[in-house]
Amino acid sequence: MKKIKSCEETIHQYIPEEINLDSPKQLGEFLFEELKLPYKGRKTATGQYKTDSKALHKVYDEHVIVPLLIERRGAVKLKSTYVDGLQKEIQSDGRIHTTYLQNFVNTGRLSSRQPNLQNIPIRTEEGRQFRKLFVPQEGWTLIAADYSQIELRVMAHLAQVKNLIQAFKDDRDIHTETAIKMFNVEAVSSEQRRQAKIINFSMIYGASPYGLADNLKVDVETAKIFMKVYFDLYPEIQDYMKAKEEEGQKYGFVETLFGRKCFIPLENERDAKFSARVSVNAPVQGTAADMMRLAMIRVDDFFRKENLKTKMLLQIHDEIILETPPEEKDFVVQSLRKIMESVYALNIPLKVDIGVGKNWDEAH
DNA sequence: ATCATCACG
DNA sequence: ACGTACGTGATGATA
Repeated sequence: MKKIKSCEETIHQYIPEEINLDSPKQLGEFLFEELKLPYKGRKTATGQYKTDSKALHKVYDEHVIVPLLIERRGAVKLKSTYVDGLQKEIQSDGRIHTTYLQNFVNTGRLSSRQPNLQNIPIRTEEGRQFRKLFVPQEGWTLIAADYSQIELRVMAHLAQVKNLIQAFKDDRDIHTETAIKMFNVEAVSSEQRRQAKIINFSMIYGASPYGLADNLKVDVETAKIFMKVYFDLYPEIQDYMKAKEEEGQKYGFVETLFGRKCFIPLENERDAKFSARVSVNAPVQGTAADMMRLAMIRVDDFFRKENLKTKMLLQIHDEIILETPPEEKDFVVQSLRKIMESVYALNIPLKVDIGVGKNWDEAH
């Protein structure tokens, strides 16, 4: 990674070599005390200046090195975690084998470690290149099958949200649909869709007007208005949130659609509001996790019954990655969609997007 | 061992 | 008065 070196050359014209750029403490003190960049916002829990990406973007134009520090951070992350980190994990069979913990996450999701293969980069073009390194065995094809908007569908089902259910039945773009109705327009701008998307996700997490304001980068009053309009559009979500908050508080757990209990942290950690958010989110995340587990079992049963060589390789919460030999490809793709979409009948259709390719990036 | 940061759904 | 989204794991620095 030449990028790291070239960033550092310029950075060190302004920051002495003795400062460790990997030390947030040293970097923060130099930026905000020596260079006297204006510091806005809160410090960390231990009283240090924050130097994370968000904090650096606040002073982006204050000094030529700031953009370079951000760029260097990104490159260092990719190198340490994904270039060097994953290289160490290659086994003698030429593959990387993760460990899935099946009974660790409260909501019922799997967790992946040593190494974590559920956080391979995708959001930046540069990071995404790593996905090209994940390939099937010689001559085979990689398949990626992911549930489209599964958590929002589950929420619409659990809360029986009339307008959401209809939109999913009509196979509409759900964020655009939300924006059309919230902003009362016929054509939605990309900014309006982006905002609607953030609001939809925020609801799954049980966000407060404050959290929403922070995310949308609007003031709290505006966020409150957004929430009111949202709840007018999807009133059942508000009722659902209230019901789950009370349930979690009363029993100490909430349940997924299949009756699996998710325990709510009541005493200790953080505050009552945190418990309330978990009570709202856990049935949604947990039901989606249950459905994915069930789907994986059905897929495995199917492969055995049909004597197929196709193998499941990875699960990333709402997605599975498989490798398939050429003679099985079409049959598997067609069958996968059927199995996954019919795994459990909600009041809403399930939608599965499937891609194929010679590597993980292409299959997406 | 904990913190700060950042990668993912 | 305060702080503010859910669920994770890996890394390097620091204590």
